[in-house]
Amino acid sequence: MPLSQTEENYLKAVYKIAESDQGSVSTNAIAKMMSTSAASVTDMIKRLSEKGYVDYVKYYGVELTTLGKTAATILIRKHRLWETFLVSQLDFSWEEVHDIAEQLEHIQSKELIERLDKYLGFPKFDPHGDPIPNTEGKFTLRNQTILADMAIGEQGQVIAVKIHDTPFLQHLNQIGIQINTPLRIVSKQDYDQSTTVLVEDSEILLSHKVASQILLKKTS
Amino acid sequence: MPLSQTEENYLKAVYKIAESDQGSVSTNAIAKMMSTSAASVTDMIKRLSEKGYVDYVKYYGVELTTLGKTAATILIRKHRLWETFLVSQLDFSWEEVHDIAEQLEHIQSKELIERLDKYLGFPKFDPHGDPIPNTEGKFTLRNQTILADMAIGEQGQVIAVKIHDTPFLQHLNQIGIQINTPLRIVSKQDYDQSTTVLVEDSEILLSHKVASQILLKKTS
DNA sequence: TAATATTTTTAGATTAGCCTAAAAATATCT
DNA sequence: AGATATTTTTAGGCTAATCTAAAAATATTA
Ligand SMILES: [Mn+2]
Ligand SMILES: [Mn+2]
Ligand SMILES: [Mn+2]
Ligand SMILES: [Mn+2]
Repeated sequence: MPLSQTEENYLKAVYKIAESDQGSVSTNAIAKMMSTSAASVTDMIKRLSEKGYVDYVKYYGVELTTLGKTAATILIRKHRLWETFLVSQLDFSWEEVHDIAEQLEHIQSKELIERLDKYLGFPKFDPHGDPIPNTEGKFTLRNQTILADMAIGEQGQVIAVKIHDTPFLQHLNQIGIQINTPLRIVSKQDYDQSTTVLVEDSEILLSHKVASQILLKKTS
Repeated sequence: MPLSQTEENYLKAVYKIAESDQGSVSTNAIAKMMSTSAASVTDMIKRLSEKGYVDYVKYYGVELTTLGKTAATILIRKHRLWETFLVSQLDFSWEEVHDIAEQLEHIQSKELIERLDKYLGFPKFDPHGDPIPNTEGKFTLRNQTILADMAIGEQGQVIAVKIHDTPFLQHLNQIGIQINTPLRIVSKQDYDQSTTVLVEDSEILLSHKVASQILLKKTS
């Protein structure tokens, strides 16, 4: 019996939460991420536990089993390959593709995703700079620094953004930041943790909120 | 409120049944096409009627409203565009794509389908020779004759097949018939209504079952 | 440690979509 | 026409996924 779309979405949420906050994942965190009630989460987690996708200890939390991790990784692979397709083939821009990929990621066909991967030239990263796991579920790792953590004078190139919602990406479009944009840290304001960066001869002020979502490869 | 996948599938079924057997569509016919119970059909048809997608008269039958026809046509457009994508871009063969397109047709994004259409060069027919409705819902019409109805000596070129299940299409692959195959009617056997056709110097015997599913453009 | 606050689970209800079995309506046949 | 067969609807029930409200467990704070 294949997983329902809903079950898949829960697994992905658990995966994503575990990725940032390590350790076991709380019911409430899942509820927040999925915009649903904690009661619904408890319900679904029980079912996923029955089916062997998560380890679940009442009042303690949830962890993905190997089976669950595999399922989540396949879903992420599909999501990121579809996003890549939408941008590289259909000329969507990076702020338009996430919601469509949320639907496409649930299409069930191993053959389809392998052919799509080949068609796209086995891309390693998606339009937001996120690594695309390969058929075996392996992610390409690379050194990356959060812009907000860089020191004055350091240079780098944007390689990824941590969030993918449309307003944030539109904001980056507006101030002229995209994947591969080279920049240098000009100054950092202690008062509000904002950062001024130099991008192509123009200085841009980035709030901490924004600067902490941008990942760079240092080039200095 | 958008239609659910299930509701979309019912509308498509009604559309397809009305296309062949004209007049209003019976509950039983829908049940057979959807492999579900007549009781479930009655249930769903009531709901679609509430929502204005079908006209429904108890014990008499179902007809699509303009709204319902539009929805069904969009679904068919999506199905056929995706099938075209799978064959022309991802090198699937015609017998592999129907089931995947059954899933892809439910992706909700007007922009996506318009871009896909453009990407594919605004194709007029899908891999099975079925016409793809354009953005306005218009189908390209053309003269076509059922192979089984052609007379001895007549020639033609295969332009479409009426059914799309894998075993039938694999059978056609095996005997060397595909879209655009030119052929001539050599003889017709009264006893079992079978037809012998000439395809590239070799004679092929087609049962009535097969010959009545193949559409040709006459070239003689 | 005891009181209070937060998190999590349970209980009970709702909706979509499906089922089987029985009842009602319509169609067919003698 | 009357009997029989078929089709369609109704009735009642099931599961997945959701919700709100209440209860239980855990965490925090005085
Ligand atoms: Mn999803
Ligand atoms: Mn992405
Ligand atoms: Mn479908
Ligand atoms: Mn087709």
